[in-house]
Amino acid sequence: MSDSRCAASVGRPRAFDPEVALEKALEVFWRKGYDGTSLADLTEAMGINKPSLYSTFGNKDQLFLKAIEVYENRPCAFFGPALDEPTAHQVVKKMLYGAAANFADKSHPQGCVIIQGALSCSETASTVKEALIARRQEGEQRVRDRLARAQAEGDIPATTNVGALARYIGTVIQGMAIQANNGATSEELTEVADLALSAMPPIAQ
Amino acid sequence: MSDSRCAASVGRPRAFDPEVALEKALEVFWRKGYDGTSLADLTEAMGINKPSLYSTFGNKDQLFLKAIEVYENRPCAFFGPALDEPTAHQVVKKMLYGAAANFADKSHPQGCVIIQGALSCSETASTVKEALIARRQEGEQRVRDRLARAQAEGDIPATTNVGALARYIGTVIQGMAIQANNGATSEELTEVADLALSAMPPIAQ
DNA sequence: TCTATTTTGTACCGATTGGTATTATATTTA
DNA sequence: TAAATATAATACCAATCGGTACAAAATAGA
Repeated sequence: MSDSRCAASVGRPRAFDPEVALEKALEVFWRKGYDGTSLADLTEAMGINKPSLYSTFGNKDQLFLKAIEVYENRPCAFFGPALDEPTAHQVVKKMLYGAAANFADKSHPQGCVIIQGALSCSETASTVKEALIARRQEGEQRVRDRLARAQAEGDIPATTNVGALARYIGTVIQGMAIQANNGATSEELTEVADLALSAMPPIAQ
Repeated sequence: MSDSRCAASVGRPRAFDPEVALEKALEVFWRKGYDGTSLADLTEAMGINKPSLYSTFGNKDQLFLKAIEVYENRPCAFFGPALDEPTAHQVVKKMLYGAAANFADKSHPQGCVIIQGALSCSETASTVKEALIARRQEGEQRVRDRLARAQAEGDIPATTNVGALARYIGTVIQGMAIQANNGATSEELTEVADLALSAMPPIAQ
């Protein structure tokens, strides 16, 4: 019943911080992908040995899923906060600029682990692959819902196909992740974001 | 000196067609990525055994590189032919529509092996990863060169930043590959292409 | 101090990884 | 028919894969 990530009061105390170890695991999965990451890679980066990893996080699959949960809740995450902007244009602008700044940030691996963590992969990775597809589609759904709200608020024209627009925005963000992997800078990605923004419908009167 | 893929006149004749085997290998790499593909996957799909694979194609790396060469020269490849269109608008339109039709085509794996074959990967795959990055950048360069020509021909305004525009088009195409992996249909991708096209600069007078 | 409890480190598990040595087989040339 | 040549199939290699059994070590409570 108790959370496996919560240290017990009795018994030998845990010698590592699960939160820190999880961030280290995320860094490896982000850079190498699920298939490209071995348990040896993980234990070395996390500074723990395999039995500690398994008793604390389950197995490789579960560790990956917990790591991407950390990814989505990072303080520098840009996706969720962008949806809170007051207008559709501001939402999309903040989202694309956020992707441009974040994906090319050299303080962590380039791109986005949700997009590139298990794209083309082995059958072993199919569980996490499906999980990542679901997350991407959920993200797109949230954009679509936000655009529909903007449409109801008269923020974008009633004639706009919000499903197609949300998919387009998702496409650009996903492409920007590849670009970041190609070595594109934040400045270059911001230029891409500006061009992408020019496809937005005019502000409804 | 002789091409390893060319059967010799003397000795036991080869029992398989290297071209067909290469297409089978491509199919596997395309679907599973470099890291996710094992030699067992390859030999099973290609219908040959490991010594035949190694004597004919070198090793896993070289087989992958030969497979993506096949990919780029397929009859249904859309990238190169699109560049031959007479105007910049037609070039970009044919390219984006081609990606929409091709990436979601169910007669082969979804997306693009150049984009997703070795994105986040192990150190073992770093050679092919770098090769794929180079191919993507080369593709973008070809688009940039074509747009610069169009600009010289008065096809798009002199004020247009062709570097940024080429990068934007590359970004959309790369994003469409992810979308196809998400399960997007050709129709949905065509809607994305139409929105992307609206970012094109007006035709210069 | 003794016991119960939990985590640690090491050593190990069978299966699979990419790659190869070796032998049998099928062909052309002499 | 005999030799030369090249491919096929099998069996094998060390290394690594994800995962675990087990015993030593470190704590809390009695």
